Order: sequence, then structure tokens, then C-alpha cells
Amino acid sequence: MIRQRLQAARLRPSRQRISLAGLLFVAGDRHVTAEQLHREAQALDMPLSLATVYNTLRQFVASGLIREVAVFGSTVWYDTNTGSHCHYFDEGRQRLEDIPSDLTRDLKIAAPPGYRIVGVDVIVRLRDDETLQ
Amino acid sequence: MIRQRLQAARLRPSRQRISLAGLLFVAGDRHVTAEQLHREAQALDMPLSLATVYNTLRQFVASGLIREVAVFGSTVWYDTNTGSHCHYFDEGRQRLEDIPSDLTRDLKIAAPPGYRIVGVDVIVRLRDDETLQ
DNA sequence: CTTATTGCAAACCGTTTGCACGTTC
DNA sequence: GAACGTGCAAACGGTTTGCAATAAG
Repeated sequence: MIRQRLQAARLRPSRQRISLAGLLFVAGDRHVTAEQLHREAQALDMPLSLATVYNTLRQFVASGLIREVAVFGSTVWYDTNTGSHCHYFDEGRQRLEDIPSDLTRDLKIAAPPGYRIVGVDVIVRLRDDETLQ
Repeated sequence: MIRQRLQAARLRPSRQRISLAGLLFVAGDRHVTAEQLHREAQALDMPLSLATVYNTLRQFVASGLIREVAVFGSTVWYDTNTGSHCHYFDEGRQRLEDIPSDLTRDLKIAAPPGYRIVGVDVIVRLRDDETLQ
């Protein structure tokens, strides 16, 4: 199943890619950073380097298997749900989550003349009541 | 006017802060990065260091004079319009701009139980028709 | 004279890259 | 064996910080 997915994306099924695709796709929607995924792989004794995690995630994005999400800060988040949807970002726990209903459908966005819309990112930043000083 | 604005924010009107506040607030809404603002100041013979630009912009954010905008990549953008509104990001020219109508009013966002919404970022990524491969 | 601000250079941190080695087809 | 993938360590780029020098109240 994982192998088929990689094959469909024209990526050779190397041990590392199978491990990472397994972590990403076995458990439904996921939102992870490269470092998180690397730690997970380590914990499960899947030996691969951090550089490979970064490179692989970029390849997965290029192949449309996952997508990037823009959040504050320099960290790139990856989302296995490639459809149109929005995100909550819990600033206290630093966790990214889908917003159940696709709010983008409510948005009446037009591109300015001469431009094309290549993506819409909606992120709702949250603070939990305790963390909120 | 600039001095009053700084005073209201309880920031001492140092030469550097007056320069930067001038650049930011004299010409209506602006969207800049720290590097851009530093280059502008240099060009106008306002001597200040890049570190000061970074620090000052953070103070301005903390005082509510400007706000940060989350865009892809590690670069932080600063917006002199602190009200609720959304952004176009021109990926070719790397320019950030306001979307004239406040789309966030169309969004029916609720915070999950136990959470508070501290901000909503909507960024519409654009590519101009030429740049589009 | 006390407290805040600045500038430099070094640290930082997430990410990318060059290149020698290993793997897949 | 040709093309591709991996891992290391070093580079990168935007940002932050420690600290001595300087300026504001």
C-alpha cells in the first residue's frame, strides 16, 4: 500500500522512504515537523538521518503526497491532508490541527488582474486558557 | 506626531526609533521585513544597525504599533495595519499586500473548548502570469 | 546618576547542500 | 553498471543575544 503510493509518485521505495511514508500515512491525518518525524523514527528504531527526513519531506511535497503549511517561525509544518482546509495552531503546545469545516469555501477571494492564486493558508492561532498568563 | 506615538507606547524616543517609526508610519500602510527596512534607513543616511532594526520591530509589535504576519519561509513580515485583514503574497516579487476587503468577517470561526483565539492569519499566495513557468 | 538603548560579533536554529558511499532498477 | 538515494558535516540565512559603550530621563 505504502509501496504503491510511492510508486504512483515515481519515487523509489527505499527503506527510508517506506519508513517515513508509513509514519505519515498509516494513522490518518497528521501534522508534523521534520524534527518530530525524525524523533519518531528514532524511537521506532528506523535508522535514518535528519537530512534524509528533510529531503524526503520536500520530495513528498513536490510529488503531491503531502503539503506544507505556513506557520509563524522558521519551522515548516507538513500536512498529510492535501485537500482545501484550514488550521488551528496551538501556540502553547506548538501543535497544528485541522479545522473540521473547510472555512475557505466561505472566502470570496479573487486574484488581482494578471495573477493566479496558487494557494490559500488560513491559520487560527490559539492559546489555551491556562497558558494564557 | 512620531514622538507622541512612541510616548504612548512607553518607548523612549531614541534617534533610531524615531527614524524607523518615521519610515513605517509616514506613508500609510506598509509591509516590510527587517532587512528591507534596514536598507531603506541606510539609503536615507539614517545610521542604525541591523540588530537594532530587529529589536525595534519586536518592541513595536509588543507595544501594538505594528503586527507580524506569518508567510512561508523564515522571514518575518511586519505590517503597520494592525486591524483585522488578510494578505496577498506575491511569490515572484516577494511582496506582501493587504487584501482590500476584510475576508475574515466571512469566516465563522469558533475556538475549540478551553481555547481562546489570539489571531487569524489568511494569506493568499499569488504568482503572476509571466512568472508562472 | 540611574535606567534604558544601541551596536557589534558571536551564537542560534531550522534548513539546505556538496560529495563520497550505498542502493535500486 | 547507470541512475538514483542516503548520510555526514559543513554552509546558509534570518534572527536573537551577551555585553561593553552610549544616550535619555
